[in-house]
Amino acid sequence: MTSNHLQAVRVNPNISTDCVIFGFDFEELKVLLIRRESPHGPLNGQDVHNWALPGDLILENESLDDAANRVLQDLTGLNNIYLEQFRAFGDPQRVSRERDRAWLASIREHPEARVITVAYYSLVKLVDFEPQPHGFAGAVDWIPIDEVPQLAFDHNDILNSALDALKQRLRRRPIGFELLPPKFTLGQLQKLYESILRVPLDKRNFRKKMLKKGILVQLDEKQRGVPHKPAQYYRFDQERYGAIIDGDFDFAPAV
Amino acid sequence: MTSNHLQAVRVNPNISTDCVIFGFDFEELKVLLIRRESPHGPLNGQDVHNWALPGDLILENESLDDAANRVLQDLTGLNNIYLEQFRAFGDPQRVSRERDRAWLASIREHPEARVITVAYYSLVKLVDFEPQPHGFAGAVDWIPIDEVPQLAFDHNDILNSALDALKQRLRRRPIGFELLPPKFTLGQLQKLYESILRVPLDKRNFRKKMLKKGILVQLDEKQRGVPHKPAQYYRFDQERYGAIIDGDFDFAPAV
DNA sequence: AAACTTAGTGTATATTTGACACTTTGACAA
DNA sequence: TTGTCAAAGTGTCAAATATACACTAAGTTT
Repeated sequence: MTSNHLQAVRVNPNISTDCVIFGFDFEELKVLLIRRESPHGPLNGQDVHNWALPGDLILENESLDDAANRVLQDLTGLNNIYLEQFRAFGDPQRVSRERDRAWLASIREHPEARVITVAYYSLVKLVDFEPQPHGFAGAVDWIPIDEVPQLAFDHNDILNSALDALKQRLRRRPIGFELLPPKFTLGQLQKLYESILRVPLDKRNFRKKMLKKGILVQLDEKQRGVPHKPAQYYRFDQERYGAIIDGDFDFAPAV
Repeated sequence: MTSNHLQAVRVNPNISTDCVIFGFDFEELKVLLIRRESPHGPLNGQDVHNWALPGDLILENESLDDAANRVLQDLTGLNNIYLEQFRAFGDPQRVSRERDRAWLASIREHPEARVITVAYYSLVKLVDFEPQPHGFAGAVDWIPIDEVPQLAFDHNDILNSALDALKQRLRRRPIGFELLPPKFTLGQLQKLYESILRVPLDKRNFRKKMLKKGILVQLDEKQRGVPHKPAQYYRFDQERYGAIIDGDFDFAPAV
């Protein structure tokens, strides 16, 4: 009973992390989901209910941040992503609904253990990541947030909470340049804001506001091959961005 | 090894909650700390290092929110406080510094266990609460935030993080009327804002802004016995407050 | 009665917000 | 080659908000 510290690589049966990875392809906002699968193949029956956020138990010797990154990589292949913790979920019943039990029984040493989870979110440029299923993830896919099915455990709650957190962040900080491609148009940037905040924004006001921040640099390049007037490309100005990031960016949407 | 679900009241050795309770007495901002003590009396030696946030392990069958409330009550007697979760702390070494070990050894069944903590904060009208030490709390005290000593574990980090969270919240929402006495003056309210945001505010602009929100109601009563012009008392208008709370309150300080 | 302390009040200027419509550019189809 | 389509790009005005700023009022104390 006192063997808690014996092994270096040992899972903690009571603590997990879950990752809500938002992806944006300049069309719509999507979220990265996995289809869970037991070691013996797909779960029988209602496959439709077997989508989940990528997440798993933490190891005894790793930090929560490290755990989130490791789990994400182990299940989807994505790595080197900045993950931001936003909340812990700890309802005592959160992993004991009937439909989740079979799966836990097939992969966990202590399937009946109480598990709290620490949730993280991130926003990535979707095009960069071709997720590959690993581990108990039978499939990995980008799902438009409007088409997310019922998920495992309390993962729908976690997803909604993550959306709120992302909105909050977008209002206070410019989306980190790490999260956008090296060049992008103002129209694309506006679409990103619109799909996260879920409000239409006025084009002229949006541009005025963004350009005044002084964190965008106009490039010498324009879009090519688009069937309409090609847009100017911009990039983030890393230095100015750094100067602004701790202040209040305060993007209040001008509808 | 599979006895995880046997007992109804059983602590989970890996998960704790910590509470950062801010109190305001219209003079300055304080935080509620306990002095930890082993069952055999005060810890020997450096009492000065034995202040901590109230916190303890959760029970297997209680939610995180319930745990935070229970722990707070068990250690300080405070109950019925709205606690807001703001972050989990999970550094693998966070409870294994030398100076923390003796104490853990004296109170925990598994003193060497990895512990992550889920942290909560709240702001209360200090005058309402006469905290009483219970359990392993040898003393409970309101300490001005500028005079907080080195605390146990990573509690200084947690406190700083809570201060940030409180600031953030104050900028977006009016401080809940639950947290203020039934009547207060605008000067007192301004002091509250100033001590949380840590900036001086312009009196006229502050009043203009607050009154325009329409959530304050002027009472028929004035201060009495103060050695200067007595101030008007106000109260919160609960209905209007409810209407505003989900929107953006957006208090940007007018310095 | 004088001194002290905080309450309470208004205006002018600068900045920000938000509403709003037409022209430009290139690709593609007829 | 010409026309059509789709998104890019651009400016102004009015309203609301933010900010700076200084004196009088009302009680208590000495």
